[in-house]
Amino acid sequence: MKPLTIGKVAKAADLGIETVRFYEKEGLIDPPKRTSANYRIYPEQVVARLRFIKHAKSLGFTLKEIRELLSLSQNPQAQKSDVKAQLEAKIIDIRKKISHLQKIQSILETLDDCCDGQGPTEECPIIKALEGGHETADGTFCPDDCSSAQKASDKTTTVE
Amino acid sequence: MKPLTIGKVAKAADLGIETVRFYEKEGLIDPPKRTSANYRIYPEQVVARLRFIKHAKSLGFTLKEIRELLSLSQNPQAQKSDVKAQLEAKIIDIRKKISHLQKIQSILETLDDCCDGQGPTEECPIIKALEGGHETADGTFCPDDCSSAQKASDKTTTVE
DNA sequence: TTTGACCTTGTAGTGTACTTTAGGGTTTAT
DNA sequence: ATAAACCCTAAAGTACACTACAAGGTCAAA
Repeated sequence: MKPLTIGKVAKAADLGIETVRFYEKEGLIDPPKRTSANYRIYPEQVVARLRFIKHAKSLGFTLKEIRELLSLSQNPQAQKSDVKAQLEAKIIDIRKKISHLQKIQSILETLDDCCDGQGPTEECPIIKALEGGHETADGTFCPDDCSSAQKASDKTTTVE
Repeated sequence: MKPLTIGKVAKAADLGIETVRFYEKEGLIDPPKRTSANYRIYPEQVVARLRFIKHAKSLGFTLKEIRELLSLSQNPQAQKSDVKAQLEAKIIDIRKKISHLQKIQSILETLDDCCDGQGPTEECPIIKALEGGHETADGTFCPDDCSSAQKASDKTTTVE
């Protein structure tokens, strides 16, 4: 039988060797037993666990959250509803991120529309708009008014 | 006349003093002249510049990108179209982020739907799905099949 | 047997955008 | 005069998730 060394589990889970050791240090996988030469020898299940970590990560879970999910999955007292709750919290999280980005997108599009792209940057309405404007409750910038930004570009810099 | 010290510009731009010094070190604002006691004394325009930085940052520009925007705005050779191009690149960037998050969102919702939230985590279909599954071209996880994940939960772990 | 692929440890570096700390000097108000 | 409020520097710390490096030990094949 071929012992499952770190190189093999790393390859099987499509991760770097260093990453596997890092996950051990971070408590995401158990420290495996060692050969007489101190090589790590893993049980086969570790591959599923590493895949779990990798997949959860690609879905936006942090290592901290993954650690929590893993401890739920190993705790016989834990309920499926606990896992489901974590998942739903993450869904809300992602929704918030999406709507924040959508807001940013629309502001960027507004700014884009207010510049004709002709001439030197000296009177660029985009730059002018970013110097003025205000913040909304969530800290995101909001231009005061696009057309006024256009007009502002007709005067030279006015800071008072 | 009251000299515009770092505390005053920081307050005016709603930033921390340390942040203003940090921006100077990063080349986002020019090193100002100093008093005999080595205090920084700023010209009034620096407030607009700091506001620009703050606003651009809140719209998702990195400090590196902001540095580029600022150098465009100061370069008399630069064209508005250069600024516009940067802005449009950022719009594309944000769109990509949104669609990535939307993809993640839909996967998370699928996973959420495949678990009834009843009983202990031992046979949790969410966990099972994350151990299996595969990656798509962009590295994002994709469950193999939700209903099969349900079924998979009826057997015990099988890795071969 | 010797080369190369593999494994070990610990520490430091990466990138982003700050924030904090330590240890001072200056200015202003009382 | 003295205390509070402000300013200075340089360096280290923060969070996140690795990644790289140095300096060595071990194992399998030619």
